[in-house]
Amino acid sequence: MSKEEKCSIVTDLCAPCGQESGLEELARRPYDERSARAIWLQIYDRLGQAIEAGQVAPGSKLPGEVQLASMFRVNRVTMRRALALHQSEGKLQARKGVGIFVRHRPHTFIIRDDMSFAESLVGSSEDITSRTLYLGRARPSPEAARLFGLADGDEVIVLHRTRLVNNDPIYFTRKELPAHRFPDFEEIYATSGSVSAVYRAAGIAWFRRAQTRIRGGLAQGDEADILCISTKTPVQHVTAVNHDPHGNPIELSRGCWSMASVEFVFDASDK
Amino acid sequence: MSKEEKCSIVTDLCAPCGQESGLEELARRPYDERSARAIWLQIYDRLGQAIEAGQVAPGSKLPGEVQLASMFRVNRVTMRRALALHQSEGKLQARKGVGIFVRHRPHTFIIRDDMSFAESLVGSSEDITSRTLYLGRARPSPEAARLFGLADGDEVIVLHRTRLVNNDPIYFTRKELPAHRFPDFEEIYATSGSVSAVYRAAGIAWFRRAQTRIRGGLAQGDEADILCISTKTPVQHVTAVNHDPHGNPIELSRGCWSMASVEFVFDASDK
DNA sequence: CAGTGGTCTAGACCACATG
DNA sequence: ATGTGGTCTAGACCACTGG
Repeated sequence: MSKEEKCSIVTDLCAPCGQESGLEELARRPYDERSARAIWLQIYDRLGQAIEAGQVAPGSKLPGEVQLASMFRVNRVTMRRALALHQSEGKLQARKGVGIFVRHRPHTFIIRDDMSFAESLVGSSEDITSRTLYLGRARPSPEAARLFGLADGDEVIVLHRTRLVNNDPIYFTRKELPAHRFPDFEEIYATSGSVSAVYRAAGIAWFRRAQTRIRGGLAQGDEADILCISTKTPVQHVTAVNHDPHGNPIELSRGCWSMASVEFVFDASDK
Repeated sequence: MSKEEKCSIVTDLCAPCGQESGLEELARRPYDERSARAIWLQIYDRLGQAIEAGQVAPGSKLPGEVQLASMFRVNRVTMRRALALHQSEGKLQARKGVGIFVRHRPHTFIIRDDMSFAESLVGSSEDITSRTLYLGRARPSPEAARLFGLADGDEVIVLHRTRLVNNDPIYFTRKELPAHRFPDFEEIYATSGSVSAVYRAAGIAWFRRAQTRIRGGLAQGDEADILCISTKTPVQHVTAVNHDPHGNPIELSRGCWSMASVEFVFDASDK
């Protein structure tokens, strides 16, 4: 659906060759030669304004790099620098062999520590879906073994999942849970699709976020693939620990966010 | 002091021209041509290993870009891509007209929400200093006016400050405080150098972090200058609100961290 | 002044996705 | 087969820093 929409816009851009695409006017403007600001940064500025102002439609495809370079009267390498910086900021996304696209909406999602992801987005008109990438049992990571106090041979439930907003993946997480506390995890998760439901089935009425750690970094290969961003794009790595009502840890979650699309908010709980 | 040390290392590197600098062995190794990994990424990998392993001393200056490019048998542009990525990650720092330096120590500092910066670093052997960049009174920012409930004409205390670890700036903050609650701010701060001291002098025995917001971004010009990083380097923007014991907001602080050098930890307070 | 990093160009080859 | 973005080269000029 969203892919078809992209395609239709592509034809819109390409069909009437003499058409004004909004970019062409920007490209024609002369550069400030005496400015200390490099040309590629001036191009970057104009592209950003065009995106913000909606002069280039979200989801639409930009002209090819060679054509853009010719429009802006610069070398392709110079053009690429401007484009690359916008990719780092999440406004553009290049797909090899296909083209460069204006990202859906560089929304920044406000994530509150005491809420689940879905709760944080209630009221927004976004279409939120989730996709399970992997579910199985395995030996725990060192941190999980320490956290859960597991002995040699104990296993953990491993769950890899992504969240998509308007079909754009913006977040994915790798969860580990002590297997002995959730004997029927696969079964219940398969029918409910919800980790909370598994908690309840295991007699855990509610849970509490005990610790959250946030660390910035650059997307590695697999992370970039899943989030549909280019490698070396800045991301936020979030590690979270959930406790059951008795204060026992039941979940270790390592998430990865596209940095451009999230803001984390922590309110003091005893407000 | 640290600058002098840098200079001495520079001469160390340059003095005996036939000397092995540790990098030369890495540079001689052949590239994996059939690998999908681009050459500039392979160079990036080797540089990273050399830095991590301490083969190139922290604070020392690398050979010039042209010399590096010739050592690694690639074009200067290719060499620059590898160097630029390490700058983004905070391992290297380029100074125009001077050279490229190995960053002091890409320590990541663990910042806990319920502690001040200095508290978070107790026990570490780092030399922590702070520098006041600006102190004055001004009209409040929109957010500060809303937070403090200020009327038209009310002023705020504005304090800009950086934190240095081993003389490396890693953090700076812009604070706003309601002026009417701290009539003697400048005076007390000048003698104590501490905001907490001003609080106490104003009858505020202790304060509480009421909200923290974290958002990633790329360093703008002034931020990059203060933190001694290149523009477009990833940073963390932190907005914090402090309350007095009665729950009244007394401080709005907007900080900027070099992303590579910090991890934020939030523990549930009612643990 | 010489050396440095920052910018820009013109051309080339490649792997990839699409029709 | 075509066009796309990703990579790489060889050369050039500039602004800045330091001695």
